[in-house]
Amino acid sequence: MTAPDEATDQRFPKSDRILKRELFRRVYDTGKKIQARFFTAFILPNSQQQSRIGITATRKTGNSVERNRLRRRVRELYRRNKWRVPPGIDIVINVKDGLARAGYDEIEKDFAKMLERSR
RNA sequence: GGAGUGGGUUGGGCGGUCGCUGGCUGAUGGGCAGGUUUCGGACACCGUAAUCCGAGAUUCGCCGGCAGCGAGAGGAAAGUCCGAACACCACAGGGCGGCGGACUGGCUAACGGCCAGACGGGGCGACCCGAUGACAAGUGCAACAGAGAAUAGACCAGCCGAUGGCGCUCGAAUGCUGGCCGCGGUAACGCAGUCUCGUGUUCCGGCGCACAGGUGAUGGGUGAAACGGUGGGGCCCGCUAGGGCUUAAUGUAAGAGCCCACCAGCACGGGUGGCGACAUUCCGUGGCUAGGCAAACUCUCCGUGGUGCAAGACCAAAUAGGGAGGCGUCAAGGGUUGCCCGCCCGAUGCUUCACCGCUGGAAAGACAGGUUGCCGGUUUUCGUUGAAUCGGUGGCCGCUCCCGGUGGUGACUGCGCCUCCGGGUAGGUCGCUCGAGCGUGAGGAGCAAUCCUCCGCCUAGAUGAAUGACCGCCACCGGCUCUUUAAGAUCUUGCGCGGCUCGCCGCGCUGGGUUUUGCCGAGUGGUACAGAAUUCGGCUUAUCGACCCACUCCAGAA
RNA sequence: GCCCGCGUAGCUUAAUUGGAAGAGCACAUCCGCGGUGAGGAUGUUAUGCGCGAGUUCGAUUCUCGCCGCGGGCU
Repeated sequence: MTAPDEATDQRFPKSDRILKRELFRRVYDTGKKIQARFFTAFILPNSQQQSRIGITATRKTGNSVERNRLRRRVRELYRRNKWRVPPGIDIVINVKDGLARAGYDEIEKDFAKMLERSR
């Protein structure tokens, strides 16, 4: 595992995201399900060069302010850890309740562990 | 100083790093089914305005990536409770129905909103609250309590004693019995008279009882609610009935809204004030009637088509299906479909559920059950067996529909491939943000809401949905911990003074402990409610706090 | 974005022209038994009808505003 490089690409354009219901369905139905401490991940290899991510927070997680905050934290997490993610996979993350109270370092460790288990 | 009332403002700040969304500008030439333009071609030939096909150029667009610039959540963005704009659909006109609104005047595009007022209620007050038309059109409702509850009502106590009843009694009439006596008759008996006699009936009068009855402006008590209060009712003539006088004076057994006057309240009419709701310490008339509830039905007046930007407009893939053309292929069958439903199969359905097994399939259509074994209950019997019946559970038989396979029969029709066309789905573009806009700018009208004129400003447009993450410094708040210092309260060691009931009390100084308040510094924690989704105007609800203005009550000082 | 329905005892639910709430299960106590289950009897368990206002003499019921839960359309 290489060390975090400041020059690494940390951008997050729309092509890095899953935006269509059809794509979400495909990942849910045929992807591999991984339970982590703060979220549930679904992973499916795609035919593209880059990887893509989709984030979901259900009504049960809280009101809209709460849901938006969780979505932003997960997005930030992905943006800073893109160098860890192997190219050519689609990830969908469903947020769990504990995420709102967890510190950023904990979540980052959890995300890395999830990637380890996925291969 | 304390307690409150009403209104307004604000919704942490600065900096750094890495990001997101859309806009503008620039450069780049990566992509393009677009536009423009050049050349060539099309139908037998020529020409070409248009059309189609192919090749190239341009950088006019679009997409992707790059750089720079400036922008990016709220007072409630929320709830979706009202009102509109806008869009589509429907629609001759009128009525009924349904739904909604309901004091007055104003504001507004409109409103169930706002402002000013009226009336009612609450608060000592500043102020607050009110769906606030009509129970004098009809229908209905009022538990429990209470005598009585909506054309009211006699339970207890009080009062009355007309009328009926009961008791006593004066008198009269009369029946019977008795006494006395007369006449007729032998007698039985008949007829008649009389009575301080007894007894009964009827009538008249008197007295009493209060059983029925009367009395509600005699009191009690019940309830949310029980129909106002005070005073007066004379004089004269007449036997009575009645008549006369005074503004009016009646009547009864007793009485009574039976009559009159006044007070209060109500209603109506007029005057006055107000645009009006309404007010009125003004005037007149009526004379106790007309209790409450319409967020009960209802009536009156007014308003009202429906759906919502996921509205709607445009572009438009794949697949299936529709239409047109071309090519290929067949004259025997094929395709679609109806009927018989014949045969195969056959249920978990007919008959509660689950599981297993078996079985061509499935559980939407349709249909009907029968028989038998076992268990339990009931009836019959004194009891058992038996019988009948009901329920549960299993077996066997039977029945039913659809799909499938196969057979018969009828109707209609060609089939396969290619190209094009139209509708239309996914998807995309528009709608989409400059508007009933904002301003703690100025002036004017108005008590105000608000309006007018001028000036200035441009302030999110996302769509699995941007406006963020992390760090540093500061600000504010609350509690805790440590620390510097000051003041107060309290406990206590020691010393001094004073008192005296002689071992306690009071005062002062000094030291220590506990605690409260303020201040300096440090650490720690917290900084609400909450996220645009077509756009506005309101309402309602959530909200850690901070600041400002006006006013009220209480206490104190001058 | 829009539109419906429902909140009653610990649980599942009734009741209404407005007059103060029943039932089943559960729970507790008792009877019975050597013990347990089944059965029988008694008790609503300090409930006030999701919350707050209003109308009314009186509200679970009528009206308004909130809160929570469930469902539907596109």
